[in-house]
Amino acid sequence: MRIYNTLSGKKEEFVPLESGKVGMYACGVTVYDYCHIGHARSAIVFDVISRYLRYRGFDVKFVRNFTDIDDKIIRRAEEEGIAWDEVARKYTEEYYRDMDALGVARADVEPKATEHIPEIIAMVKTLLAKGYAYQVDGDVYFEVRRFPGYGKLSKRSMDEMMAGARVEVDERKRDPLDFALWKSSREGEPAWDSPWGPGRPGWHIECSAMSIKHLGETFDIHGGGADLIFPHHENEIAQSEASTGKPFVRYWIHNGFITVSREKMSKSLGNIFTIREILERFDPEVVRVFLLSTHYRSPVEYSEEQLLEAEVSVNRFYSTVMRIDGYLARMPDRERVTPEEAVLRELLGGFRTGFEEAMNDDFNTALALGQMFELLRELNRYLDSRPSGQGARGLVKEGVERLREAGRVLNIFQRSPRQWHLSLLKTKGIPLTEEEIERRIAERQEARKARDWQKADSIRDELLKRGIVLEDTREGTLWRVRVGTEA
RNA sequence: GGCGGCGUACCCAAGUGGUUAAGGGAGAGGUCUGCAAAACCUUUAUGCGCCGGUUCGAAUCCGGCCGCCGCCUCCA
Repeated sequence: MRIYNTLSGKKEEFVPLESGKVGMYACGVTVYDYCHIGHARSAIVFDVISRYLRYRGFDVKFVRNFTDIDDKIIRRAEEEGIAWDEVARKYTEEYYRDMDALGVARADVEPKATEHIPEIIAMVKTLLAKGYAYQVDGDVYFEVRRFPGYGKLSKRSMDEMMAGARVEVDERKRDPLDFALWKSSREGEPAWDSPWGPGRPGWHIECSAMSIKHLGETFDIHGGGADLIFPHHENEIAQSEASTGKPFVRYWIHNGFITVSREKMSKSLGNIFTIREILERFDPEVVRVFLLSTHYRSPVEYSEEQLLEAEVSVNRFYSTVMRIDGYLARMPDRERVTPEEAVLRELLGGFRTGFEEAMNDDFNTALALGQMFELLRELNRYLDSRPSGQGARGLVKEGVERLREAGRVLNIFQRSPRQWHLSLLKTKGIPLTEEEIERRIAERQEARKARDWQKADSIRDELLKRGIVLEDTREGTLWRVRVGTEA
């Protein structure tokens, strides 16, 4: 398995610290607002990585934190007129609502900064004792120049950073790039007792303290959005390695951004799409497929058109499963072998390997999805050739099972066609129940029996107008929700 | 200004030295169908931003140019 390591700037063979085990840490969110699609991407990327590592048999310990104390939270609390910890509690809940909907699994450990104050204080003490930090009034700063490797992740020298930086001059800092390990709190702000007076942790220190506590001083994978490379992860490396004297992380993984009109989606540009508003119009599985259709390190342009295309893709899977279910239910037992069988067998034989090769190559989900659609097409081709018997049944079932197995890693394709369509009815706000649709289909069947094509077609048109597409098959009339841009 | 990345068909997108450049969407034609829909088939890049170079051979490596983006400031 090869992973692109931001630290080395290339793909490297993945060798965990301890054979068969993987410790991984992903930077979570600061809980002060609703999550947007960019947070969703990061969460889904590391969700899939952890799922794939487990699929490959690794014993994975996955840690993803919540930053629940921070200046932004304090500011938000003032705006909303509620306590800071209430803000954190509220947006943690909202985070779970969005991420659960998107099928992002809980991490094994989900530590919060406020629950690790002793560990943070201990680390700051160590850094002071080792001479990597200094105290000014009630603040403690990390002295960047004391750490020789500073800049190795973001690949910049300190002089380069100084040249272009518009760093606010804080007279109390020995160097403008020094960053806060501990910040003194003003009257009324949340504060914890410390050897330096009442205060709160700086942003970067929590991730160092929590990852080391839960994964050890050196661990395998650390990740997050590409915008965390500098300064967040650079600072984490400095603090951690200065404090422990050991290498901090073996593989740094960073996901690319979501863009809108080719620009990075960000609060300051005001071009944010929240997960919530997207899920009002698209099924979560559609969002996952949309995001996983592009390699995790590449930028993804947010586009409703592309989401609609992803919707068509997902529908293609469920339509095929629906077709297979109907086909198998009425398939004769008489063995009928067709020439297409050989092609399907060959594709099926190499599918798992192909999927793993794609995922082994720096988690190439886009390629993996391509292979899944290739198999899907071959399954349809096979059915078109109208095979029958136990052999055919086994082959078709194996095909679906392979797709579902690969789908489990990406956490897509796990529902029944019925669940998919019922969910679409809800998402698209179609005020029809399954029973009502079935009743109309039965009425239409009567008309069709009587060869009253006009009436049959009018029922079909009426349903179509309401977003329901009917498909007459040998196995009866099936319904599905209209997807994509079809109108 | 410094550093990093990207540019593959109408759209999205995989591919980083060697069989016919994956896959999805859209369009066109066809098979099937009462008609549709779905599915399948054919079709849409002798070419991968442009110009050179290395090589028996390059989308893939090297150099230059053009265009776009990100980081250097909170940010997934």
